[in-house]
Amino acid sequence: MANDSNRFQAIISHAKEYGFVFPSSEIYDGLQAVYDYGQWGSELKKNIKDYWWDSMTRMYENIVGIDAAIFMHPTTWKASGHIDNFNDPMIDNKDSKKRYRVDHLIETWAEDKAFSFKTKKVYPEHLKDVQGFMDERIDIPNPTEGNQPSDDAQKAKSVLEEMDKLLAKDDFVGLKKLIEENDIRCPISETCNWTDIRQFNLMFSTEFGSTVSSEDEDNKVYLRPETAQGIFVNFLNVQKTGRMKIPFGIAQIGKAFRNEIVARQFIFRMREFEQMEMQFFIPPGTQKKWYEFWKEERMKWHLGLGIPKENYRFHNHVKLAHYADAACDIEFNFPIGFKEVEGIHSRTDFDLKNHQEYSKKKMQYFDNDIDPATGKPYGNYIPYVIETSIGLDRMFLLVMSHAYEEQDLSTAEKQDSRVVLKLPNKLAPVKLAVLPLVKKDGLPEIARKIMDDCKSSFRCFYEEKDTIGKRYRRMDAIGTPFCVTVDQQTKEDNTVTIRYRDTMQQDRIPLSQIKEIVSKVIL
RNA sequence: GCGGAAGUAGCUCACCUGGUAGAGCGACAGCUUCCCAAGCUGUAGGUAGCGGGUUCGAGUCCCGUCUUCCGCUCCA
Repeated sequence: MANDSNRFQAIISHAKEYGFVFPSSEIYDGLQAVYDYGQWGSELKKNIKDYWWDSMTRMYENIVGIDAAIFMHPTTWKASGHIDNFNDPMIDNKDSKKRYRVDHLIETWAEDKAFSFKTKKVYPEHLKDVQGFMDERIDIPNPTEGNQPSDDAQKAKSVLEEMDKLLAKDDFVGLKKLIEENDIRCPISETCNWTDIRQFNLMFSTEFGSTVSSEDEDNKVYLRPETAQGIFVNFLNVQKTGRMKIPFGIAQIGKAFRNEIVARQFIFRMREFEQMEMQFFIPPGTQKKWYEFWKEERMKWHLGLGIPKENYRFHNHVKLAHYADAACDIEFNFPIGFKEVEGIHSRTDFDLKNHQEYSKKKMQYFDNDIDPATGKPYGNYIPYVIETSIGLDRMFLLVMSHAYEEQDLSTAEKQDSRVVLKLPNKLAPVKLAVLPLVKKDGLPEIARKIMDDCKSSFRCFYEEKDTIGKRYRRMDAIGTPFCVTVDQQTKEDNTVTIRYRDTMQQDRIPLSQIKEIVSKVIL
C-alpha cells in the first residue's frame, strides 16, 4: 500500500515534470482540484478522445456525435432531478464529525418516532406500512376508539410539516432551531452539538444576463454537472434531422462541473472535468439486452488498448441513482486501488419522460417496425436509454498509471535506470523522434528531411542536443514509441537505426521505410 | 471538517545550538562523443510560500495565513 502511494506520487511528479499535467493557476498557489494539461498531456488527452470518438461514431453506424453547449436552460436541471437531488442543506455534528443531509436527519428521527408509535400498538389498521406512511406523509386519521395515535407520531408529523415549510423557504436558521428544539441527536455521538446548516451545491452556477426569464431570481444558469442532458434535449433534433431509427446512439465529449465536497487525488476527482458519453436509445423492454451489450462493448474498447484484463473489473451498483434501473462501473486497478473509470447505466425513460413533462414537447418516437408478436407496428413510445459514460481525465490517469514504469538497468559495471511510459502507440503524444547522432557532417540536414517527410502524417520530434543516450531516455519519459537515428552510414546507404521504446532494441532500416513502419502501428 | 507532516534555485535536498544562502541533477552556450542517463568548460537561476512579531541581526525562534502531502471523515 505504501508502495502504491509512492507510485502514485511518482506518477504525479512525472506528469508535472514532463509537461503532462500542471496544477491550475500554480503561480497563485493553485486552485483546489483543478488541473491544466500541458504540452504532452494535451496531446495524450486528445488521442484518447479520438480513440473514443472514432470508435463510437465510426465503428457503430447507428451512432452520431453532437457538441452541445455547457450552458443549458435552467429547467433542464429541474427535469433531470439535479436540483432536487443535489442541492441539499447539510449539517455537521461537532462531536462525531458526521455530516448529514438535514432532511435525512429529520426524516430518520421522525421515522423512529413513528416506529415507537407502531410498537405501542396504536397503529391504524389501514396504514399497513410505516415506511409508506412516512413517505406518503399521510394524514393521521382522527383518533377513534382503541386506535389512538401516540403523541410521538403526532409530533413526527408536525415536525416534518414544519421541515417542508422551512426547506421551501431555505430557512436554515429555522431548520437548525427545529432540530435543536426537538432534541434531534446525531445517531453516532448522540449529542445535539451541531454546526450551522450550510448549503452544498453540487452544481456551479453563474449569471446569465437578464433575459433568460422575467422572474427576478431566474437569471441564474448552471454549468452542466453532466453532459448527458445536452444529448437528451437534442434527442428529437438528431433523430429527425439525421433520420435515425431506433436503436441509435448519440455521442458527446465535453466538460462538466461539480462542486465536490472533498476533491483530492489528483485528476481523479476534479471540479472541472471532461466526460465522454454516449446515450443509446432503445425500445422499452429491451433494456436488459442492450445494457449487457454495452457492458461488453465498452470492455472491449478498454482491452483494445492492450491493457491486460486483470486490471479491470465490473462493479454492479446495488443502490441505484434516481434515474437508473440497472447500473455498473468499469473499475480499473489504479495505484490508489480499484476505482471507477466508466459507468454503464440503464436510465430507463426517466430523462426523456421528464423533459417531455417539463417542456410540454413530445419526446416520442414513432416506430414503424413490425412487432412479430402482433404483426403491427410498435407505434409511439418514449425510448429507453442505455448510457455509457467515461471520465476522460480518469482515462488519462488510467493510461498514465498503466504506462509508468521505473526500470533498473544496472549491470555489474554500471548502475543505470530509466523511467519509461509504455503508452499504447496510438495514444503516445509523440510517435517518432528524429535524432542526428551528432550535429555536424550533414547529419542534421538528413534528419530534417525525415522530419519533413513524416510530420504531416504523425507527430514527430527533432532533437540534436546531448548524447544519443540522453535523448533516448528523454523520449522514453514521454512515451515516444520510436526513435530513428541518423549516422555516417546513413550518408552511404540511406539506412537509419530505429530504436524501440519498450525493448530498447535497435534495427537498421532503410530511410524510405520509416513512415510506413510508424504509420502501421499507430492506426 | 478533524489530526499529523511539510513548504529554501526547474527537480531532490543541505545550512547542526539565529549573523544577510550552498550542492547534485536539470537548463542554456560551447567542446568532446558514431548509438542508450551522471566526460570537459562556461553561464544563468533563489531574498528561503505569504504576512506579522521578537532581536543589533531570522531561512534558522514565536504567532497568523495560504498551499501540498499522509491518515480519518464526508460525498458519489
